[in-house]
Amino acid sequence: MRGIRQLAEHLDISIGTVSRALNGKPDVNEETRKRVLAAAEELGYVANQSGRSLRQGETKVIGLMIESSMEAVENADNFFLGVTSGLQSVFARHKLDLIMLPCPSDEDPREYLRRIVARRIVDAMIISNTQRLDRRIDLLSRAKIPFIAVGRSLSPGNFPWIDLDFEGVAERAVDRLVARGHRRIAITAPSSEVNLGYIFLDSYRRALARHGIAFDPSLVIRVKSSEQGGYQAAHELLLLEQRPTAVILIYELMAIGLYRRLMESGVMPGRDIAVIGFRDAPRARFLQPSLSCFRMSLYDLGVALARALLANMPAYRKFYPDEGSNIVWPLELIAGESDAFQQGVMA
Amino acid sequence: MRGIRQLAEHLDISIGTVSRALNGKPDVNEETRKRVLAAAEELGYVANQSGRSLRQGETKVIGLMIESSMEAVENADNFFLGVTSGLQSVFARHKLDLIMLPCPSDEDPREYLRRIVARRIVDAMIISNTQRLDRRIDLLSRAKIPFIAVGRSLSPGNFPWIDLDFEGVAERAVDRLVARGHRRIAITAPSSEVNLGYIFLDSYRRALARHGIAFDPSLVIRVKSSEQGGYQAAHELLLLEQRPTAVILIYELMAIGLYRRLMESGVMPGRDIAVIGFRDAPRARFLQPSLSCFRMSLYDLGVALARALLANMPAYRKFYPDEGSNIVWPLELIAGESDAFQQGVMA
DNA sequence: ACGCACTCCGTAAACGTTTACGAATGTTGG
DNA sequence: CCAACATTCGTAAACGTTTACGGAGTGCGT
Repeated sequence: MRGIRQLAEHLDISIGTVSRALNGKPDVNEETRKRVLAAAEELGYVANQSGRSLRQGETKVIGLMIESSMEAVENADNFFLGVTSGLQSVFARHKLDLIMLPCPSDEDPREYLRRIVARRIVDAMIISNTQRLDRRIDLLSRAKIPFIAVGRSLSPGNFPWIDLDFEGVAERAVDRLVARGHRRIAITAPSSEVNLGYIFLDSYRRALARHGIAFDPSLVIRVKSSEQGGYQAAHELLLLEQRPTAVILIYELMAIGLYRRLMESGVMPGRDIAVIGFRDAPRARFLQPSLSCFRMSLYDLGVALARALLANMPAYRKFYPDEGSNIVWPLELIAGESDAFQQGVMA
Repeated sequence: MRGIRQLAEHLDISIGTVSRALNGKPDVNEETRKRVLAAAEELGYVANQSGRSLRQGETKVIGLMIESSMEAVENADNFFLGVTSGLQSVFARHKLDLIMLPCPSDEDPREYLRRIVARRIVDAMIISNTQRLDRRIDLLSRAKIPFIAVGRSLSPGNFPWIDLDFEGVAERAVDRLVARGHRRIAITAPSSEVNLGYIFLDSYRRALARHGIAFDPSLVIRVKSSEQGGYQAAHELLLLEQRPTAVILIYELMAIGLYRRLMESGVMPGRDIAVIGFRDAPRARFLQPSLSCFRMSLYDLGVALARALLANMPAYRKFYPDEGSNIVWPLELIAGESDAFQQGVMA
């Protein structure tokens, strides 16, 4: 089946009517609509997207830009694959398709994004891994492409974003550890310019201050957010002349490497040191002793993300009138055994 | 910048010339070409993809269909993210873009694929997770969309595919274990209809036969190819009245769960049972004792995959004249400690 | 019998691009 | 000086679709 023209000829109907029938327009006889739909089904006709996009000025495609760096591969963190289900469940209602756009690691992310949006392959974008100052944001703002960022940024201007509640997590982690008698609480921070690191650290400092604990820069461990990073972090912790009694991880997978390194030195998480992880991940779910961490539903996050994005697209705003543009996503504390170690008892 | 028309007006040149200049066509004065390119750069003009695709009948986009099921998320196996780099390095040379198409878990994969290809969003497809009989293959064949499958299938007709050397792996694993005195060698197989399971098992049976070892169905453990599957597999192994002395895993991540379950029962891999894994994965790289497994480069696989696909696209065949259509990808054995256990010595 | 409203459908323009064709100009050779 | 050719560019058609517009037919009220 070539195009709508052949379908129309086959039915001996004008292409205009065929188009209207297929698109559910009102001014077409129900009888003919049935015929058209039947014929389309039979001949396997589906409208050519290029023609449609050209005419309508929209593609019905939403892009999700992701990293495909070696680091991302090594981490094997399927965060966005998990979010995908939630996204699609919302998009499907509007006949929108989701595509994932892996930015080549040797290409500038902004340049890659520019190519994609300028070619008008997508109607809207979801960007992730937001940097502290992210030049993709002004690009998208200027190009007037609807978008939403997963992760806040200091880039100027108002723009829609959704972000995990790093403040809340850091704060509650500190509170919990302090309540158990800890005063020397280490924290990991990403070595990159990704914005969440700053947010996490700031909240950690504020929480410490609230408890009257002096901030000690040597307790901030800057490592890559990965399993190896966790190993490295434990290594550095063990080298400190005055060891912390607790550590907060910004990335759950770090726990795996951290556990390994600690155990190599005979330090048992939960018994000799308290550990609180950030997220709940399948891979960290079976650690022994079980990891205390903060959990959320990737699916629900995807749903909220999709809704917030659509609320910022003129054509879809009406469906999501009450949706906010800036969402802080809460996480639920899952108590495990890894932070059972109480400092007051031991000291 | 709206379109090529505005750019042409701005330059006071016809749109035909502008188009030719931008596309590197020969019949345009080098002087004007420079002017056009400069103006395009300045005004940020990039050709609208819909218009171009419509005219040229091609989109310059290659689709990679992936699963976004909960199971895929849980596994957190970034196989395709790793392959992506290799793919893009080849595609970039032809100005082709790669998009990943996550099939919603509640949608029939074939129907999803039909929608995508019928809308002509992509010029070619890469499909993965090939089933034993995969109806996507006849769909693509009939639609005459160039494609390649990652994984063989019994679906009728010749079609391009690339696949890991499951035969070789199973064969060499058996040989290696037999050489170390093992006679009761268990093997894991996927519980789903994915084709690689059959290939793997067949080769295992042939290798056993070659060594004069009778095939024992109770040694085939059908579990999900995941960390949990590994745990489950170990559990079932331990329940067998006559325990195997060695086990071959079809999926590297199973090793993690398998180790855990074995150790819970005081069975130490490499000392009390020999374990050989399939692939080398970041997550399995730090197991103690180290896992003997088969390794390959995801990047190189991506390169080969891209080349094989392009060789099957009329417009690009000339660049890859010697490329085969069916590729069995070799893996290299990485000897670790997990299969150090020798049966002859102990018995 | 007439006008009006309503239903249904055909016509044709438009979306932004590429490209076949030919026109205009300059260049060369005889 | 003319033919032949090369270079450069403009013109217009075409890709497949949607949709504004209007026309044809029907039914209804007056």
